[in-house]
Order: sequence, then structure tokens, then C-alpha cells
Amino acid sequence: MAVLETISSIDTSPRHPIRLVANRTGLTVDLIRAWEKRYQVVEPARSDTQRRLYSDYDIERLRLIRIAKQAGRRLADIATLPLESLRDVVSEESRYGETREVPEVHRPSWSTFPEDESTAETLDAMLYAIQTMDQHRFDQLLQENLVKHSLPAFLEKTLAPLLSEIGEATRSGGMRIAHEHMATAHLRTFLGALRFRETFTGTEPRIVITTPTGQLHELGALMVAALVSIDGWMPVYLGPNTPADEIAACVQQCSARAVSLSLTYPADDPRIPTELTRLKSQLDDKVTVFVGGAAASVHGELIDRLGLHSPTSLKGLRDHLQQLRDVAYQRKVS
Amino acid sequence: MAVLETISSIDTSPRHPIRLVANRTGLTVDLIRAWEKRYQVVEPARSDTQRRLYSDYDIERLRLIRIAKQAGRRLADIATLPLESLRDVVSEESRYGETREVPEVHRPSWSTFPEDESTAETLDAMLYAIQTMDQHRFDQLLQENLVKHSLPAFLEKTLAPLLSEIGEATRSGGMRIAHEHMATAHLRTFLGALRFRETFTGTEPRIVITTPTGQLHELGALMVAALVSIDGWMPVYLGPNTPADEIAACVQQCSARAVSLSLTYPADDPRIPTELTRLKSQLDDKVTVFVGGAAASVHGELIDRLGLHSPTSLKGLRDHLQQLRDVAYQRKVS
DNA sequence: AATGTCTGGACAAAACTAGGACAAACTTGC
DNA sequence: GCAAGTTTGTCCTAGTTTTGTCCAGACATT
Repeated sequence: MAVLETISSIDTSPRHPIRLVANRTGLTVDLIRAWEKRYQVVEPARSDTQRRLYSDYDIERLRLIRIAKQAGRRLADIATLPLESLRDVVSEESRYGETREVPEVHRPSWSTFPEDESTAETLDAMLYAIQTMDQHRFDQLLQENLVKHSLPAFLEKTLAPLLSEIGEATRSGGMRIAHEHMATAHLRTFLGALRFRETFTGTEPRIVITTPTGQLHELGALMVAALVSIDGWMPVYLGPNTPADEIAACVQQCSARAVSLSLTYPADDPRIPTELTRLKSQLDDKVTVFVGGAAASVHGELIDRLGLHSPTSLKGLRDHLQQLRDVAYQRKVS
Repeated sequence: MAVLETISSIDTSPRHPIRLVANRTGLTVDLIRAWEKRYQVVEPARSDTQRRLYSDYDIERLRLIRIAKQAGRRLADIATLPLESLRDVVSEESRYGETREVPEVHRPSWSTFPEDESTAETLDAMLYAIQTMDQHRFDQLLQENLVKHSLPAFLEKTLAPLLSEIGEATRSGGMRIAHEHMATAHLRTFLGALRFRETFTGTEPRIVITTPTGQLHELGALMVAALVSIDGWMPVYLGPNTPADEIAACVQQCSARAVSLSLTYPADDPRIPTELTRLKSQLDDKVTVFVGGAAASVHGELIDRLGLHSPTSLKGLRDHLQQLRDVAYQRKVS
């Protein structure tokens, strides 16, 4: 148990009632039970009164199975696959057509690095791939790492450190701008694709994700988009550098329930306070606004004054969103 | 069996149900069965209850046959060709465009008339999806369209027109900036992923792809990256806004044989001549430099003077690269 | 008391299979 | 240029498998 937690950070403790699972996965309660009865798709723990209690692990499985089904898989073929295989199946689908996995035999000669053990070694391997301009190897490392960890763990334990290392190396001159560009462009692609490992039912609450005017770095925003989509939100991603008026218009058109802004650089851009104030004034009070990123803390006071939220970590954001979602759910039910 | 594996590393184990095959190839289930009945186009394995089970190999064949058919070939002529011959047929087709030397045959409903209402309808549907902020629908339409056409056709007949329509609508005020942002961000993701539909061996010649300092629009560069990767080049993609010195350094480190720059906006940026000159002066003469994009023609004279190349279309670029590739190959052999 | 979950089973819609029919588009023969 | 034949995508029937939904009565939760 403890082992699983360190490896995947997916909580295996059973605690969710079937209704919440249905709500998060977009399946009906009847269907979840039917799948269990026929194929043992998930075998949830039981409360002392025989109520089913699902873990996050189960929810993840069900979600993946729903996606695979939508792509045309038959239930019998995928019902009993372990989580990792399911991920493979789904990501194979999201590539549409060719499976792109590279078997050992086919591995190019210019990329012979041993299997990574620890996080530090993985990071080193990635930095090495970047500095040798080995885009393919870099992609491979990212892919492997993502499969090994859950998405949230991947973002927090691998991607965030990697980004700060790259920034550091570039500033100190240890890495060329060309390398940083290559890595950034690649990560942009990689993160963008993550958002589409999910499929949506259309009933998810929406969250508008972007960066305000003047903020050109979008990787933080993309991380949020990827993260949020696995928690049952539907991201409306606008890319970087969006004026406050446009964000507000978008929120309105999509009936979004939240907004997430990412601030990175420049941290002291005078347009930030203006834009934040302007945005807040145009939004309904029911819309929650999150401000994150490395430069968010600089504007802490303003954020508080406007009644915005500034989670200290991705996990904080996730928890807050979860709560927001479940509250809305309870309200809808009652 | 072993033979098949040498031809390509595609998995030959049968595991995909017919519905999934239909999804991926864009064919209808009826049609797949009809082809099997009449010409044994594919002979899938069967499950214990007589369900058809297709392999990756089968799917790839069907996909290629569909494209060949669309180019005007008759089913009887290509039905039993092995995968490799099919690839030849299709790549030949896509290089010569929609030349009508092949007699036209019956047009199925999914076959798109060139330059015709069918294409216009797709464009309208995409624009509608953008204006309703329906990212999911937008993605769906793009995927469908890509499956229907070969990649070069998709880029030229769908994507290029779409981009100019979006630009037009935004300028005229018919579309909000938020919509344009959403569409651009999404296309960035979509195009980025295309590059990975191909597998690389590491022996392909490399081409550095980026935009010079001041040019922030990267979609054109990404289109080039996707395009060249299907013609046996390995793109080294640097994202937008790369200084000349960095491009040159990258070319050197990768031993790239070509560079592709994309110019879009602003067309008259004074830094463009400076950067182009600087880049050229730092490159070996054996490195071919392409300058493309909507704003390339503005600098036609300079481009000529520096001995750079400015293909007039994606097809022009493709032909030139093909030639470059073959010449280099012959030199290496002799 | 009202609502939700449990089990087991029933039922119907959807999807797949085989075989064949048919009309539209294309080819060939005259 | 017209008629007869061929090719080809779509549709139909009828039988089977798969799958989503619904029901009833017992129990749990709020």
C-alpha cells in the first residue's frame, strides 16, 4: 500500500460512494454495477453494510475504460486489464492510427541510456537529451515517466523540477537558448496532447485557462489544463496573452464556473494589476478565479483584496477544484 | 510473418474490433465488410463468437487503400497489394497532387470534391465550432478531416484555408480575439502531435525548423515540421522567435542539412533582413535555407541575393527537399 | 418518510454476422 | 451517343451476441 502510494500517488483507499463515481466518470450507477457483475471491471471494497466503496484507482480505471469503449473497444477485451495497460490502450487511441511505441530493437543508436531509477537520474537524462538536441529521446523519456507516475505526480515531480532546471541552466549560460527553445516547443506539444487523453461527456463544469496580457509563457497554463481534465472538469484553453475582456467574454459564453491564470514572467508587469482588476469586475461572483505560477506571489496582496484565489501548489488547486465541483454536485442533487 | 516484421514494425496480432477499425480509417463498417466479401481486401481473424478481429497491419492497409481509392484508383487494382506497394502508390499520389490522369470512378459519399461545397461545409463546421467555443467538436472535425485526406492534402486544402478564414474573421470583427486564441492554441496542439505519427530511425537527414526573432506565429513552421517528417526528414523543431545565432548553433550541433524559416507577421519587421543576413553568414554553404510563409514575398529580393530559397507552396518545398535528399543519397553511395 | 443502494433477473436496444438487393456512377461495346 | 455490363457504396432481412437500462423487494442513510 505504502509502496503503491510512493510509486503512483494514486490513492488506493476506498472511500467514494457509487454516485460520486458515476458523476465523475460520466457513467450511470446501473452501468457500473452491470460491468462489475459481468466482467469484474472493478471490484470495489464494501462498507460494513455492503455499500460499494471505490478508490481513486477504481475511478481512474473506469474513466479509461469509458474512453476506450468510445473508441470502439469491446468491454470483454479491456475489462480486466491493469491500469497501466489501459493507459497504453487509450493513448494508442489518442494518436489515431499508428502506434508509435518504439521497441528496444528499433531504438536508435544515438540514444542508449540505461533505465532510469530515481527522479534525479531521470532529470539528468532529460537534460542530457535536451543538450544533445535529441528530441526523440526526450519525448521517449517524458512518455516513460508519465506512464510510471500518475499525471499529477508527473507534473509535480518531474516536469516542474525540469522546467526550473532548464531556466536555471539557461540563465547561467550552461544551456543555449536554442536548447531551451527546443525543449519548450517540445513540452508545449507534449502537454497539449495530454489534454486529449480524456474524453468529455459535455456535463463537466468548465474552467477557462489562459495567461493575462503580457504573459507569454503558457506551459504553466497547459499543466493546469491537463491536470484539471482528469478531475472531471472541462478546460477551455485559450493559450497565452489573453486580454481581460476576452477572458470575461469567454467565461460568459461557456458558462464557465472558474478561471485559472498563470503568471510567470515578467513578474512585475504593470499590466497585471490592471488586467486582474478589470477581469474581476466583469465576472459574476460565482465564478472562482485562480492565480498561479511563479510570479503569483508578487501580487499576493492584490489577489486577496480582489477575492481571487492563489493555491500554493498544483495539489492545492486540485483540492479546491474538487471541493468546488462536489459542492456544486450536492447543490444540484438537493 | 517474419517477413512482415521486417517490412514494418507494425503489430500483426489481431485484436481490434470492426468498430474501432471504422473509427480509425474513416470507413463504414458496412464498407469494410463489403470489401472483404468482394476482394478479400483484409481477412481478419475471428473471435470465438465469429466477431472479426483486425490487426494493426490490417488497419494500415485499409487506411492506405482508402486514400488510394480517393485518388481515383479502382479497388480491384489495389485490393490485394501488400502494404509496401500500397505505400508507394499513395506517396506517389500525394506528390503529384490531384492530377486527373487516373480516370474518375464512382464517388462515394465520403469522397470530397476538390474545392467544392464539401470542403466549404467542413470549413463552415469548423468555424462554427470555434465560434461556439466547442473545442471538442473542433478537434473531432480536424481528426476526421485528417483521416479522410493524406497529410499534405489536409494541410493545403483544409488547414491553410481555415487559417486565412480565421484571420479574416478576426480582422473584420466577425470573430472575437478569444475565439481566435482558442483556435490557435488548439491547432498548435494538433499540429504538434502530427509530427509524431511517423517513426524515425535516426538516419534521416535533419532540418531545423523555426521562425526568426520577432516572428511569434509558429503554425506555419509546425506545418512544415509535420510535412517533412513524412518524406523521410527528421525535423528539429525550435518553436518561434529564435535568434539567428542560435539557429546557426543548432544547425551545427545537429549536422542539419537544411533550415526552414516561416515569416508571417509583422511582414516588415526591420529585424528580418538583419537576421537572415546574419544567419546566412554563419552557415556552411551546403546548408539549404528555405524561407516561407505569407510574409516571405516581401523580402524576395533579399532572399535571392543571399542565395536562400523561397518555395511558393508546400508542394514546392516538398519537391525541393525530395531532390535534396536524393542528391545527398547518391553522393553518399558513390 | 423520502431517497439511495443492494441483489438478481429481465428486457430491449444496439451492434455484429451472413447473404443478398439495389441504384448510382463508371466502363465497354456498338 | 446510346445501351448493356461492371463496379461500388449503401441498405435490407434475419439470426446472434453484446450491452445499457429498468424493475422489485430488501435494506441503509439522511
